[in-house]
Amino acid sequence: MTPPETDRYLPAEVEAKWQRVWEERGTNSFSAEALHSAEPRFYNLMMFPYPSAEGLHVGNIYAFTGADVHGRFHRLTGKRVFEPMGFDAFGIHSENFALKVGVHPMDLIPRNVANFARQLRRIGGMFDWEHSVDTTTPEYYRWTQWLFLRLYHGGLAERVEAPVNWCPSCKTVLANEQVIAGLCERCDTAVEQRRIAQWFFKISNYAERLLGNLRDLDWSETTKKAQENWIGRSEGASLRFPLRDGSSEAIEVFTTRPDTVFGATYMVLAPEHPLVEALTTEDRRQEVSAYRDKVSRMDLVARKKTDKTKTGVFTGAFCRNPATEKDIPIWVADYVLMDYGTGAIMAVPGHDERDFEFATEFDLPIVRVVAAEHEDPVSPLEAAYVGDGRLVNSGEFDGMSSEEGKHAIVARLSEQGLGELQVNYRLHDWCISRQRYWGPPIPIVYCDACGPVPVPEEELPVLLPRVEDFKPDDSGISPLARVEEWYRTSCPQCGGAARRETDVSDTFLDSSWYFLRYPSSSDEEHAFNPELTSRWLPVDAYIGGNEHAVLHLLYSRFITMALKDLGHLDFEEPFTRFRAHGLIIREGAKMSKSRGNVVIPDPIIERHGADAFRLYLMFLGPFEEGGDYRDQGIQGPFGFLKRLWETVVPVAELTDGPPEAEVERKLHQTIRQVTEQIPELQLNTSVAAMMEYLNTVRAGGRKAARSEVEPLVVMVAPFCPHLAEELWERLGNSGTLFDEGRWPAFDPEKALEQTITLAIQVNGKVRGTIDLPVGTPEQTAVSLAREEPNVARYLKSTELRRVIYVPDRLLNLVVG
RNA sequence: GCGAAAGUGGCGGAAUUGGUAGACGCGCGAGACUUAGGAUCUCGUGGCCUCUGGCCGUGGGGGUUCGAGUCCCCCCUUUCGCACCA
Repeated sequence: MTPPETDRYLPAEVEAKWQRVWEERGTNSFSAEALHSAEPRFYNLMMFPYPSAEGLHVGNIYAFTGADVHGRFHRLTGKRVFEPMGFDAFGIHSENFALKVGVHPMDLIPRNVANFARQLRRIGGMFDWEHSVDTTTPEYYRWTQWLFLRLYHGGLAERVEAPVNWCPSCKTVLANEQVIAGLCERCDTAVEQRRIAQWFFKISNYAERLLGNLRDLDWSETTKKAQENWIGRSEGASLRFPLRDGSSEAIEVFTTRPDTVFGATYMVLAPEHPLVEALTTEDRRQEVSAYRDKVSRMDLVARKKTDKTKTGVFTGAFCRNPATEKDIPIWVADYVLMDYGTGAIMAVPGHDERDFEFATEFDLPIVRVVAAEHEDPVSPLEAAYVGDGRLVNSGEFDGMSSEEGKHAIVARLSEQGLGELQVNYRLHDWCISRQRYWGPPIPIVYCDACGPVPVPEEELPVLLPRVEDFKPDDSGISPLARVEEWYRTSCPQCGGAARRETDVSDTFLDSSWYFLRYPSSSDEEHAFNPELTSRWLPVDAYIGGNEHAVLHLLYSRFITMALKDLGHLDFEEPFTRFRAHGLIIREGAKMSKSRGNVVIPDPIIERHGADAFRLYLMFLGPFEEGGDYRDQGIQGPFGFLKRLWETVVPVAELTDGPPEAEVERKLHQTIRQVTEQIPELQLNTSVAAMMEYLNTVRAGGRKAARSEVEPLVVMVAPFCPHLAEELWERLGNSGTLFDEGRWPAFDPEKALEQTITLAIQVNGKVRGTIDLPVGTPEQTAVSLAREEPNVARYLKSTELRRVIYVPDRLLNLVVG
């Protein structure tokens, strides 16, 4: 029987209706008072998007839906869930796109933001639009600038002239982490080196804390590992090799293998090392200069290639190995990097592969100082031996293990003032200067008399002027440097003529604190209101992409720590729990515009509804791993919703009274599974469980009881909020489904099976099954199993040797 | 090269963590209904065989165990990070 026209499931109507109702009732937003008093609170955060011109893509929707399901679940269990959304709209993406289409970003961005907001409403996220942020508004970046000043006054921001990564295509400076294998993260252009004075945040001061705190964070392991690797702690020693020229100077090196110092037969400096100039002897000068020139012209890609033959030149100078007290030659080679350690190494060719390769190439002495088992001091070295062993050819330290040797040797050198234990980190300071237009101006003024002077906080924001010609050029100078009427100003200290900083700050700075702003989005006195901040932060659950595992997440942690130390926060880790979602591919292939295989959400929502789309996205694979979007796949979840609708909507036909026993058992099993799995983001299996349950309810065309379907409507609600609200209302309820903590409770007693199917194995192979009451004792099970004809066949004329009984699961009869 | 994760039907993916492999869904097949459908409903669906039953089967090879997708060893493949880090 086809239902009357008005009772068909028409997702478009249902969804439009509930989106309107939510808006009218303010279902998803907190009032100012509510925000101050909400209890128990749950801050459900997801990484805010960059509002591109193309609009939301499935990747965004996937991430937001997973996070929204999670947030809605917590709300249904009675928590007050704050789920804000905003826009990360500054930065080079927007700027380049604006240049490409010839629309000013100040016009373009609001359009994109409006379009994103429309699409975000359409997918039914529980976003609190009363507490949104847009990083490009002066109301927001005023506080980004404030943040810069706080760090500046706290001694955590400094201006340094440093070699920087310059992308000739984007015409901008890149942070080290934005250089991927020597290529620009955005455009894959080879990156060059330039020297510019830049503002740096001293994140390296926090390396140890950033690393140490990781242990106690409830984060995806992969993300923690990525941060750990990025911070790159290594233990070793700092050793000094005195110069032979009689001066008191020494070359400092960092090594993780001080135990091999007796094998250091030469020294290598990075070509950029400041001592190279002074050390190089006259007769070597020409060659050394030529080599340094060649290296400096090399782009970072070529420089970092590891498979090329080692190159280098001898400087003519020598220094003394503090262990052997022998003079060793000083070379310059590009395999030593200026930005790691001290830019100089002691080369131990016997026990380091790179040094071995170099020594072989240039015929430098190779000495064995570590012997593995079955080796002796004179065993030839065919290749570098990098493992541990006993020290040899190491004077009084001979015979020690590598580990003992490390400590003993450093202890000895330390007595002579020539070394000490040291920890080194790979993490560099964070360069926040960008020679671009589309970002918050760095609030500094340069005065001839006073030098760099911070803009007083009461003068913030330093407004980004509307400039029609914002195209970067080869000069490497910010477009703002061409706007004289803007950069000319007076010194806040002496009142004399001064010039504004014309660089803007890195987008990662905007996003390093946005989660602090959401609850206080309308506070004009504070970046983040102290009371609201202590109520809502740290964030309870954060969901986002692993592509931000090191950049955004590490910077946010650093900023939070710094703000704590500066007395602005009382916690130092911003995100209690973080989970990275997986990536969506389509029909087995990566989605990309160039392939033309991107999923366009709008037509799907029109045809099947946002609810079905959400449900399908959550169903197609484990949320933390992602999955394969197959166009036909939505049919399953869509059909499920339709059947759910058709089961519930003829409300008058629902029977009263308790659920039928069989159905009730399945119901409680389902509630248990879904209740346990949603917080763990095992969303695909939760959906499968609900499908199974509906199949049980409808099995053989049976009539459903109201008490059987009502809990299912609630369980479906996190995934399909519109449909759930509609069914909830049609079941005779008023108000929103989401306000009263309506999540169904499960009764473990009722979830228990009464009979089970026991698998009967003979010698480990299943030969039959028998149905038994739960908890059947072994003896009974064995005798019933013996009666099973097919089992009996295998027991004939053999001896029963052993019985393995796993109650309610399996019986294995071992014969032979 | 280093590190991490993962390899299960035609496909996406399940599997109480050592206990009946393939839940749920897509697709496919058969049937029902319909004047028609890419609509709906029911049943079936890992492969093979001598088909009331049996054999094989979770990338490959070995091992532990009464029992292995799950644990151990070796190998192969894929994906994602990192990459001369001293």
